Amino acid sequence: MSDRNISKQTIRRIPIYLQHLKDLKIKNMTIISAPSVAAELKLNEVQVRKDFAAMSTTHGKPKTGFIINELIINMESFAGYNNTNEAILVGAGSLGKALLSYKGFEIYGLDIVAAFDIDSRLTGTEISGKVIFPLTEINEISNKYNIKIGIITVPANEAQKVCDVLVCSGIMAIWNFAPVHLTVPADILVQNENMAASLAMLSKHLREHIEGK
Amino acid sequence: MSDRNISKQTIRRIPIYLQHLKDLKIKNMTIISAPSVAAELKLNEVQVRKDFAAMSTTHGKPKTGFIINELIINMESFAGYNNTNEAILVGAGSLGKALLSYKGFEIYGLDIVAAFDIDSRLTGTEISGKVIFPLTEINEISNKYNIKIGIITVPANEAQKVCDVLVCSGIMAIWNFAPVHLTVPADILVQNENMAASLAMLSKHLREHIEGK
DNA sequence: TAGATTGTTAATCGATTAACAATC
DNA sequence: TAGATTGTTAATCGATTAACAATC
Repeated sequence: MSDRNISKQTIRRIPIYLQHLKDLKIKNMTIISAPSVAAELKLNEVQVRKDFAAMSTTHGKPKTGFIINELIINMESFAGYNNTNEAILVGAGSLGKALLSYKGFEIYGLDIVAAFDIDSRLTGTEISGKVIFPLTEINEISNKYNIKIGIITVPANEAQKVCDVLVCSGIMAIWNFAPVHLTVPADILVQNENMAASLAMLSKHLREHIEGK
Repeated sequence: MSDRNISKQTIRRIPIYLQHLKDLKIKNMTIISAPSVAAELKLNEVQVRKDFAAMSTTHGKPKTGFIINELIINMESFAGYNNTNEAILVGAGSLGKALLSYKGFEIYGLDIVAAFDIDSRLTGTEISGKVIFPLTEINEISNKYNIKIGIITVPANEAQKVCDVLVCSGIMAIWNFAPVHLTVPADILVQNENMAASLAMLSKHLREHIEGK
């Protein structure tokens, strides 16, 4: 099942589907049709149908729809929410601190176990119960706990350097919050969380709106 | 210039270009070619050429390239970093608090001036000097300061309700951190910051990596 | 002139949406 | 049977990449 070809965009829609399907389950519903989900989430009908077909182990039934429980289980498995993923975070500046103290990642199976920073005034201190270590200990700690996810929250000009260290210490996936392109070996995933890009979209819209009047 | 058709993806690349161009400027360079930027940022050569051509007011010169200063000014204007955008934030939970105390948005021209929460234990308190008001005052405050950007950091099942309130009070662009689709009038922009989607991509990659062995 | 770089048209790619037959 | 819904093929769309002539 895991090697079915599911598009990136479908994977990205999983959290939104799950949100909705779990709501339905709480209301004691057991079956749901793709068109009704599409209407509720304001998505295209065919898109939802295709997404469901791609991720459901059994076929949907014409005229009735898909089994909610099964969709939930399959989607959670595709998104990997059922296995806990431990991560380390590099860069305990204001964004790093924010992520360390954010509780919301738990429901997605992410657990940040340690943080690292170059600033010796920060190392040794704790944020939300997570100790900040010096950068030099990345290798030791990530190996000890067999960490596979690295979160980068350092300034843009440090990001590649940190990225290289993470890759060397066996990290397989990087969540990058710095607004730079990171170069990594082919089997490592870089997932960019580009807030600067979102801000650019927001202010472009505002500029056009104001000029348009 | 502002109504040239620039693709969404080009806008999203602006922060990365700016980062690099400003670095070059600090090194006292005045001219740069698209291929050299492409090589440095690991982007496709044609993509950079097209992006530059779309955003530069004057043409690039064959054999030499583009004027760095001009690119910077034009890109900043497209991304709207030169005008300060004031925003309000709704939902002072852990993610909301994190964003309130994050200093990094300033360089992109974003200024969060107030926060709102439904929880009466939070209202009246301050986070990083920003007062938290009750939800009922959104309309009054956003009108008073003519706020155009709303940031939503409430739980998914509250997000649409909050969104409606923001739209009613004259907000033109919404930065949505809740993993739901928001329905808004056609002239309002919703920019989704879907961290759950990123986490889904990360764990899918890890699962495949582990299964692949 | 030779060669690097720009600007632009055409080909390709991934994803979305439309159309429609198959099914319960 | 009639009609809603699934599954799937074809058309469309936006963005990326390849190819190549124009320019300095």
